[in-house]
Amino acid sequence: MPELPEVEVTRQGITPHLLNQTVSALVVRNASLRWPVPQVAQNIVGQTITHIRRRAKYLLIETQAGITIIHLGMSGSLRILPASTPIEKHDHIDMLLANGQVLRFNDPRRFGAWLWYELPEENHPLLARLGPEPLSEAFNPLQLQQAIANKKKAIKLCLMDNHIVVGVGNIYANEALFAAGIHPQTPAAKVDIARLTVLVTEVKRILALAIKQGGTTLKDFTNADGKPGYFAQKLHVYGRGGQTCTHCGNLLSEIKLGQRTTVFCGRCQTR
DNA sequence: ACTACAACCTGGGGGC
DNA sequence: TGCCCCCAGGTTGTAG
Repeated sequence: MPELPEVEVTRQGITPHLLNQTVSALVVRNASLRWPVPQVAQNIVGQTITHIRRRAKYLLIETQAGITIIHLGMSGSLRILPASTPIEKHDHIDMLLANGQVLRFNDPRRFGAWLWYELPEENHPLLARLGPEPLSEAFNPLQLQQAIANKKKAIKLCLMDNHIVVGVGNIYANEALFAAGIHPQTPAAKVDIARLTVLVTEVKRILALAIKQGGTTLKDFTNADGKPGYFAQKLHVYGRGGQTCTHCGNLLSEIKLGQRTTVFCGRCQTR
């Protein structure tokens, strides 16, 4: 489920339930995630949660002793529930709180991650080399232009490259390129600064709107309270290959780019 | 260094 | 119903 908006919606949902709470136990039913859940993840037990932050699509649950790093992968989700709630299929991890609540991690495909780190998180190998946050000032037309100055690969692949900008996955890359009128296959370095300026604006606008709408619910995304998101109603191209362009009525094209389905309007997205 | 793409998993949907 | 194939929100690791 998660691109940046879905992760941010999750963060906002779990934060009030976790902040200043003490962890009473960590129950790992299935440690086979993207990487094995390490034994040291248990170091959070007895700790009090001081901050819940997000970097790219990683959630960081901070304590004095260290940070739990969570990634939802393709199909992960986090819920806040009473600890007595029955376990369902793919409920792999429970972080039990002293107040009787539980943070429950469910992930059918197990592409997600649950890690523990005791140094400043900017040093963590997974986080150290990430590009700027898309909703920050650090992501701007000049930064983007410099980052892709020598890139021959498609602009869409660059938009989805975590070294260039984080948090833009397949849904929002398709949507932002449509909104900016840029053909997804255009070699990145050939997109002029005027177009890049529009692209940056659209990425920020679309991500912010998706967060406000509670994320995009495609199959089963729900926030920490079990409620769906409503951004799917605003999608112009993603999942609409072969249907008509909402702007010009042209039939939308569908191709593969970097193994990912790419939908665009050949008339509106020129370059 | 850049680019391409296989791999990690499960489940749902379509075709036969 | 059942089987087989393809597809899916992400990211790393490897090979060229």
